[in-house]
Amino acid sequence: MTISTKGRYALRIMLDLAGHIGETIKLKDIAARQEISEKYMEQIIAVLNKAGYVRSTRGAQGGYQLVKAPKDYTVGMILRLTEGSLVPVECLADHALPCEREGKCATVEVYRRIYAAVNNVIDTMTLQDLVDIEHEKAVDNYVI
Amino acid sequence: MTISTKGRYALRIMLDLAGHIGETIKLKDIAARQEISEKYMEQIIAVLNKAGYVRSTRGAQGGYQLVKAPKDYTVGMILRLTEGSLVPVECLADHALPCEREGKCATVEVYRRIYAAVNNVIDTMTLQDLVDIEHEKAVDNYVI
DNA sequence: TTATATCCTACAAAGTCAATAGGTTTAATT
DNA sequence: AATTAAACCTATTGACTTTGTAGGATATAA
Repeated sequence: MTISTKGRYALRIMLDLAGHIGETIKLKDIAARQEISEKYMEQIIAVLNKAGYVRSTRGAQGGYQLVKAPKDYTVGMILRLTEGSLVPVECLADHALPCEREGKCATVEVYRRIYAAVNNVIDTMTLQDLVDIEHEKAVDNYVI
Repeated sequence: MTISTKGRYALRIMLDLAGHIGETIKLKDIAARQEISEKYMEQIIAVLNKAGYVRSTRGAQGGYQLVKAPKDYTVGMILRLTEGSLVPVECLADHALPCEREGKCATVEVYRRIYAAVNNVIDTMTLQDLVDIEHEKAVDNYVI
C-alpha cells in the first residue's frame, strides 16, 4: 500500500515549482532544496513535462515552471500520472480483464471502498492546499 | 498502492472459514474453492494461526476453524497482520525514525489523510459484513 | 500401521524500485 | 565562434519484494 518515491518526488517537484510562480527554476535548485538525486528527478519531471503539467526552457538559464495555477492541479492528477493507477487490486483498473469471480467475490467490495476513499482524498486536495500547509508550518516554526 | 496477494488471500481464507462456522475445514478444500495454490496458502494461514485468528487441528480429518465469531474480526486486523502496516509512506509508521523534513514537509499531510481514510474503511468492515455481501451476491445471481 | 492432514524451512524465478551512467541537443553568455 | 549551462534521452544495474515451489517432518484419526 505504499506510494513510491516516483509519485512522492513528483509531488514535491510540483510543490517546489508552485512556491516559485513566475520564475524559471533549474532542476539543480529543486534537487538541492528537496535533497533528491538530480538524475532521478530528470526522469520524473520528463513525465510531468510530456503531460503538459510543466513547461521547460532549454539551454543556459533554462529550467521549469508550472503551466497553470497551483489550484488547478489536484494531488490526484500528479500521483496518477507518475504512479500509474492507484487501484488497490488489478481487477478494479479500467483496462482490467473481466474477473470470473466477479459475481461471487465479496472481498472486492473492501477494495472498492478503499479505492473510493483514496480517490476522495487525492481529488479534493490541490497544490495550492499544499502551498498553504507549507506556509502554516513555516509560521509554526517561527512561533515555537 | 496495491494490496498483495498475501493479504487478499488471507481475507479470502478467513471469509471461507467464516462461511463454515462449526466445521473443521481442510486447506485442500479452501484451496479448491478459492482457486489458490495450497502450498502458498499454508504459509499464509500459518500467520493467521500464530496470531490466534484460527485454530488448527492436526492429523487426518484435521483442518482449521475460526476462533471467534466473524463479527469479531475486522478487515483491518487481517490485512495488517498479513500485509504488515498499510502506511502509504514509511515516515508514518509507528517504528519510523524521525524525519528531518518533518517540520517543513507539506506533502506528508496528503499521506496522513490517505492513511486515515484507508484505516477508516478497513476498521469499520468485519468478516460478518463480507459474509452478508456474499449472501446478497448469491441472491442476485439467482434472481438474474 | 496406514493415510491424511498440518507444520516447517529453504530456495528460486520474475518483477519492481530507485537510482546511476553517459551521452546529445539547445540556447544564453562571453 | 567558442564556451558553458541547462534540458533531454536511453540503457543498465543492484537490491529488494513478490509469489510462489519443493521436500520433507510431525501429529492424529481410522
